[in-house]
Amino acid sequence: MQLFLSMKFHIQYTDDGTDARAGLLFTDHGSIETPVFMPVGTQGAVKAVHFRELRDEIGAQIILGNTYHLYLRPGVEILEQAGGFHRFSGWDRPVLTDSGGFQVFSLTENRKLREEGAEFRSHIDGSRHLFTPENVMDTERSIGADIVMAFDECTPGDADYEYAKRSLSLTERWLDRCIKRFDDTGPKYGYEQSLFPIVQGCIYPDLRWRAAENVASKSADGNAIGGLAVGEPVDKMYEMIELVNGILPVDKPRYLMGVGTPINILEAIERGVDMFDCIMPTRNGRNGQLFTSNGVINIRNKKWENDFSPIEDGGASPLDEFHTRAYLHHLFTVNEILGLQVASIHNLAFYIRLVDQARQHIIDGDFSQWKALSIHRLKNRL
RNA sequence: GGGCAGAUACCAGAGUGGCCAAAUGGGGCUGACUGUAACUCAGCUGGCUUACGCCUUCGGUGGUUCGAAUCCAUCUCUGCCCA
Repeated sequence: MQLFLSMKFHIQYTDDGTDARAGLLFTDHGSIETPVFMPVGTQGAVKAVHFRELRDEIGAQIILGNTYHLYLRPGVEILEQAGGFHRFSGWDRPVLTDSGGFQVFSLTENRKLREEGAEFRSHIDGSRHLFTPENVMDTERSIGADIVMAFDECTPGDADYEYAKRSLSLTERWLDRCIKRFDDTGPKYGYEQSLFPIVQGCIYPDLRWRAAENVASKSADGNAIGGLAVGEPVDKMYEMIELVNGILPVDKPRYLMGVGTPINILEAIERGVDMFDCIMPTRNGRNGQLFTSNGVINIRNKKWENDFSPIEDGGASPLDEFHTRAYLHHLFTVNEILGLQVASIHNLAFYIRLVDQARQHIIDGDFSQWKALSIHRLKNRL
C-alpha cells in the first residue's frame, strides 16, 4: 500500500559533521522553511496568542490543530459548513492536525482500545465516541489540514516490551487502514493534503527499527516519530531518534512529535529532524516559565519584582524590549490575562527564533559550534 | 453611663478542657509541566538548617486543673444597641 505523492520537500543545505539539514517544504498554503517549530493550537487557537501576533510578530509558519478536540467542538459539521479549518479560524498559513493518537495516550482513563479503534468518553460530557482509522481520516479531511497525521497509539515511555510490541502492531494495522481510507477519499476544499505515518516502538531498538522500516515503505510525503518524551529517559529518546532517522528516507521531512525542550530540539535537529511541535512554550509560559537563550526564568519568583531590565535583551519578540521583567512579574502576581499573553508570545517567539537560528547556522556551516554554545547557555536557571 | 457580641498565625475564619503549632480559604514562597481535559498541579508557609523531636504561641495579667485557644476573675481594645 502506498500513498500518492503530492507535497514536495527540498533539502537546501546539509551540515557537514552532523545529520542536520535545512529544507523547504511546499504546501498549498505556502512553503515552510525547515527546521520548523509549529505552535500547538489544539482547539483551533494557540492559547493566549492571536493569529496576527503569531504570524506577524512571532513568525509562525504552520500551526497544529487536534482532531479529537475539533471533532468534539465545534464538530465536523460546522467545520465543513465553514469551508475547513483555515476559513473557519482565519489562519491562512499551513496547518497540521494530530489525529487523536496522543489522546489515546493522555486520556487513558476515558478510553478503551480495540482492533477496530479507540472508544473515547468525551472529557466534556462523558458521551461515547468511537475513533477508527477510517473515521479519523474522514474527520481530518473535513478539518482540512495541509498535513494530517495517521491515527496511532502513542505508547507510554515506560511500557514493557510485550505491550510496546502489541501496541506497535496495532498502530501498523491502523496505518494501513488510514492510508487506504486517505487514498480512497480526496480533499474537500480544493487544496492538497498529505498524510504522515508515525513511527512507534517505545524505547526498544528492534521495534523502532521495524516500525521505521514499515513507515519508510509507505513512501509518504513526510514521516513522523511519535511516542517519545512520554516518560522515557532523555538519552533513550536521542538514541531512538538516531536509529529511526537512519532508516527513514533522507529526502522526506521528519517530524518529531511533541518535542520538546529547547535542548531536546537542538539535539534532534542535529540528528536530522525537520519539524517540531510542543505545548511547552505556551503552557509553561502560562505557568510563568520563560525560555531565554541564557536559561529559564520563573517570572513568578520574587527576585524579579524590581528587575527593570527587558524580558530578554535582544529577545525574539518585540514585547521583550517593550516590557520589563518587573512588569511581567507584576502581571503574573495580580493574575492579569496580559501576563499569559506576553509570556506565551515571548516563549513562542523564542522557540521559533531558536529553530530559525539553527537553520541559519546549518546554512552557514557552523551548526555544531553554535549548538554546543547554545546548549551550554540554555542549561542555566536565571 | 448601661447592655450585648467579639479579640485565634500575613489576612479572613474554624476550634469552646487532652487527639492543637491549631481545620479551611485567601495571600506569600518554591517547584513541576514535552503530538494541551492544564490562567493547571504539587510542596512549604511560628522558631529550631533535618525531625513520628524540642521550644514559643490563640488581646494583657492572674487563677482553676494532672492538663487551658477552650473554664473563672480582671484589665485593654473593637463592633452593635439603649440612654
